[in-house]
Amino acid sequence: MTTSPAAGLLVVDDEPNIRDLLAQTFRLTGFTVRCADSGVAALNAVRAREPDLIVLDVVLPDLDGFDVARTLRRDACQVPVLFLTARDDVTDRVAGLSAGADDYVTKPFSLEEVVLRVRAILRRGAPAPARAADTVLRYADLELDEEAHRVHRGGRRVDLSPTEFRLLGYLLRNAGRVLSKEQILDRVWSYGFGGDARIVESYVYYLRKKIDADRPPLIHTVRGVGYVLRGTP
Amino acid sequence: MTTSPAAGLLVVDDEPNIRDLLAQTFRLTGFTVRCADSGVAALNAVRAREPDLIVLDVVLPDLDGFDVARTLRRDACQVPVLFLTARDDVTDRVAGLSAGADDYVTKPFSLEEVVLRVRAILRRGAPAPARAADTVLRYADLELDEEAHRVHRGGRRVDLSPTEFRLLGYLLRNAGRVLSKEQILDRVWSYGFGGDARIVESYVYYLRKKIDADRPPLIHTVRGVGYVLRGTP
DNA sequence: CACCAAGCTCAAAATTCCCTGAGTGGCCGC
DNA sequence: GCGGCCACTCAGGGAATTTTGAGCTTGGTG
Repeated sequence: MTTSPAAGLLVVDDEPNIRDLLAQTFRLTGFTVRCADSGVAALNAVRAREPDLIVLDVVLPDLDGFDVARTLRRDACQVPVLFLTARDDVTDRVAGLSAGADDYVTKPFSLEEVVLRVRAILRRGAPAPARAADTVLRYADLELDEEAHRVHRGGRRVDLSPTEFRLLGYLLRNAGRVLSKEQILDRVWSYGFGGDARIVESYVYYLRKKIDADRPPLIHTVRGVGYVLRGTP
Repeated sequence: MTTSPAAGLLVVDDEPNIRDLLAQTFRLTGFTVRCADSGVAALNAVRAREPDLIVLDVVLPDLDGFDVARTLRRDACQVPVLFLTARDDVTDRVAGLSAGADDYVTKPFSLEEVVLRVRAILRRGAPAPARAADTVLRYADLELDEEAHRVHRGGRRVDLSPTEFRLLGYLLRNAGRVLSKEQILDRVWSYGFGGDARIVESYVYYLRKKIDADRPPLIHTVRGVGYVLRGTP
């Protein structure tokens, strides 16, 4: 039972769609969220009240994301930053910055991915004992370690591709709850992914082969509704 | 026992039929409802008094549903939104989520379905302990878990198809009250369903076989009137 | 009682949905 | 560049579900 008083995030992006999507997602995940739509607004927001983490788009109308980060650091502000950046753009510059407490995610991202990164960063700051428990999701004899990015079923290692890993993580975090293919698509795949929901079927199939092959199955189909992870059919 | 003071909904749709249908349904379900027939009217209504949830049609005469949602979010209004959208448009989904939709239902929908979604969204905002109780409907030794989408009779698992599930849910939420076949049809099947009410007989038959087979029956026929779920004939 | 309406049962057609596997193209490492 | 893994697409077979229809039973009523 983590009793931390809900970490405060600041989401900075000038595209309202992305900003709202992130804010909404983080709120539902249990964070307290404030937003800003420009570099200056972000700096003001941080001065008004320092968040525990900033989700910061690199491309902003006034200052760019790096400027914002630099300014904060110059003011001896240590808030960790998660950058949002275009894939091809300036990966090396980000890589330089992200050596410290920071990290980055390339657009377009999936919500699972961003939430995972945010929680990873926040964990780093937390005391060691708080970690071990928090970083491993368990259900029956299934274990998924978010930090180590590893999965075991019945003690046996299972190798998953990134998408498979995100999918399993999402199922696991909602164990016992039936999730529709659309819900899964919206959460595990990148926003803006055009394909239809049948791809979820394919991935469920892959996961089953890797995880449910030789043991009592954990991933169940609820026909006409969606998929669940749970012990009994 | 939930003692919340009746959540307030705002229903936004320009088709009077649909709007009234929803408003009526939600009122009978125990919500407080206001309506709006355009995007501008919706925004005004929200400003006048913020509802706990908005049921928002995507297609509106002035602003579209996404615009409305975006505008609200820009004003730091976090009211959850349930979108009503046409089946086919795939891009709707992404746009809707980006605009901060919490969920969506495709037209034509059944009222059971919409009510279920609304309650699911409102639950999310509630503290965890309030959930477990709220998500399970009970009557005698019959249990229906909306979230896990499971049903037990006398501790024994029962598998139901989606329609059977909605039907039982409706009966259960109106336990002790006789429901006519027409009522059931209007509520459990999609509005606009052309077939006749005899299909309800078929489904009651299926349900009885699965639920009332080897125990004192709970589903009773009131000849010339309809069906009830209750302990005594 | 005899009739009719209402309800029940069940089979089978129609439809929808899911699983599977094969195929394509892209990316990364060698 | 080449080969292999990964992400994604697509479509067919098959299963579950929904719907229809037809015959049969039951209960109420005159």
